[in-house]
Amino acid sequence: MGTLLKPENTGLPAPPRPTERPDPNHSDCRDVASVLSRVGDKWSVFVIMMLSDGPKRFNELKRMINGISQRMLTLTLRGLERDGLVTRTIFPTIPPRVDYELTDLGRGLQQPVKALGEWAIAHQQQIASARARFDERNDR
Amino acid sequence: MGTLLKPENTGLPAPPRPTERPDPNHSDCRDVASVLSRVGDKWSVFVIMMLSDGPKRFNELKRMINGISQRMLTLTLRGLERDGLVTRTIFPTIPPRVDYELTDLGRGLQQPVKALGEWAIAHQQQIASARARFDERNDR
DNA sequence: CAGAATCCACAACGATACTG
DNA sequence: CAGTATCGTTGTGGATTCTG
Repeated sequence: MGTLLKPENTGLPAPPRPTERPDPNHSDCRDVASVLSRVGDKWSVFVIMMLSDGPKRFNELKRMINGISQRMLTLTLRGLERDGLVTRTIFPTIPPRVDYELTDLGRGLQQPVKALGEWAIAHQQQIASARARFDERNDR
Repeated sequence: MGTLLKPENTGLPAPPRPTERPDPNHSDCRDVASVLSRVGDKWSVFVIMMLSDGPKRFNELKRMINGISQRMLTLTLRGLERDGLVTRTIFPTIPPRVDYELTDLGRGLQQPVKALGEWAIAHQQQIASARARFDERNDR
């Protein structure tokens, strides 16, 4: 990797290409990927958002996030807990009660995620119309 | 392909929420989800990063992104093109040549994505050790 | 209430072979 | 070179049922 491509494109002028260098941060790919995949997980992001304003109980989260199955909520929360993004607090009462709360780390992650969300909202129209155009071109 | 645009998170009925105000941007859940799922797609992010410093050819990208199959690269690029994030330029030469380049929209998306990536790098240690602790607690 | 366990459908992905 | 087509495997997630 990082090698320049061969000039076997014999004499094709083609458009000028900016000078290319090896990818600056390709060494961190794996670490970044692990976080991105957590963000890409739709449910994780929703959970983090729902926990913005304080701790929530299991079923409370389940009700807030419409459409999530109990299984996925469990798995999502476990993943977030494992990564140190949320804490899980058990109150040994009857019936049992479990609170989930963002850690400092989790609150930190919220910032970049929100930035992404705001970008999404700001450009959803452009994306939607781009899709429409693409699909129309391709449907025929 | 049409990945990950399931119509399920349609609206939080705002169930009995104890003490707080309605989530400011809960109405945009679906749009956000659609963008997040693209970001969550590992390959899309890598491609966008690789295109940071100018247009690239198909096989050039394939070589740069270690481990991607040619099929996934095709699908990923189609998705990005559909969303208006990259352009696809065909040079009808022999052998054929196709350049992919970020659009302004794509370059815009790069910023929040990079922020996320930087957060990931900055906190990978914390996450790693959180995972280690969690796993150890749980392995026994 | 908060989950663990099981079953199953289907989407995602990789490998391979073929084409203009 | 830049794809498309097909197949087989794995993974992901929903529905359901059971438990402390």
